[in-house]
Amino acid sequence: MTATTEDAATAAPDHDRTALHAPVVDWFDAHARDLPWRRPEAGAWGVMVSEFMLQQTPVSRVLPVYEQWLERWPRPADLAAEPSGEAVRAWGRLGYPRRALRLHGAAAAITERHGGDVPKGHAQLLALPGVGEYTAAAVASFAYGQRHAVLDTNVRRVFARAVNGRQYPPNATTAAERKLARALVPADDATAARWAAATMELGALVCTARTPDCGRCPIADRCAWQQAGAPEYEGPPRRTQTYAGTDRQVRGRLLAVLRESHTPVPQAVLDRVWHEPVQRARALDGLVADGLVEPLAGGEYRLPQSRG
DNA sequence: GATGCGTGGAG
DNA sequence: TCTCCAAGCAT
Repeated sequence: MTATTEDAATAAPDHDRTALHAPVVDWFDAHARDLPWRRPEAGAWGVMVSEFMLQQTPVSRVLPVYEQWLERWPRPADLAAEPSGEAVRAWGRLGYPRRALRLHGAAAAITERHGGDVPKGHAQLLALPGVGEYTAAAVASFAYGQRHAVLDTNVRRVFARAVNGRQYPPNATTAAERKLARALVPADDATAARWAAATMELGALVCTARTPDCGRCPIADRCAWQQAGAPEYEGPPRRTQTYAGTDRQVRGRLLAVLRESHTPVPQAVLDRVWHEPVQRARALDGLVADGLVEPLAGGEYRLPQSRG
């Protein structure tokens, strides 16, 4: 890395590195949403479930599914005892149903390897299916109050603006962003965990992607992007994902039929969801390959029955 | 590092 | 209508 962002982060005097902490954390104390996974009774499992569901999915859509999920499966072992297809069914229309399969797999691993308790170690968390860098740090921080750099899309955007003076962060997370995030983590565990939640919340509620509400931002007076006159993003266009006509749409339709049915579904029924046979077959094969669908003898299909 | 992976709300 | 985007992960 040649450049300036890293050096700026590491070379900054201590009062600069910590200057954002108090206003952001104080703002969080006053304006944080009362979300169920932030309550003490949620526990580490509640935090983990919420993190899986929130991967690429808005809070408003997660809320009802989260409540039902925790009521039905209050501990990892409860989920692990059920067929994986039940997790896929309960996932409903949250999207990216492979997350349901991975959460079921994580519950099984927690039950087998960790005595039924969500592990505390970042490395142990990272080893669970569906847990990447962000989710491991988030669970360790939110559930266990540990000191980690928690870098999600909200935090990346906040830092891009407040520190780097850009409207948006790069398309892919860079080493410079990770280094900056690490340099900005407060020294003590409790404040670090608070900072992680606060920077995410700021990005979600105020420093939003489309129309940031800078008038309500606790650090607007020291925001590099504001000070630079809020210049427009310049960089490679952020790829806009098409959906209509893709395999994703076909997979979604196929799985919707299977979720609704509690008996095996004949091929002929699945054939009605999409007119083009080659794409239809490819989508179904993909679902089977992903473990989201189980083929039966006689051309019938159902949600998977495996218990991990 | 680039892709594929769902779904629906907001502007 | 159409585009953007919403607490990423695995390959």
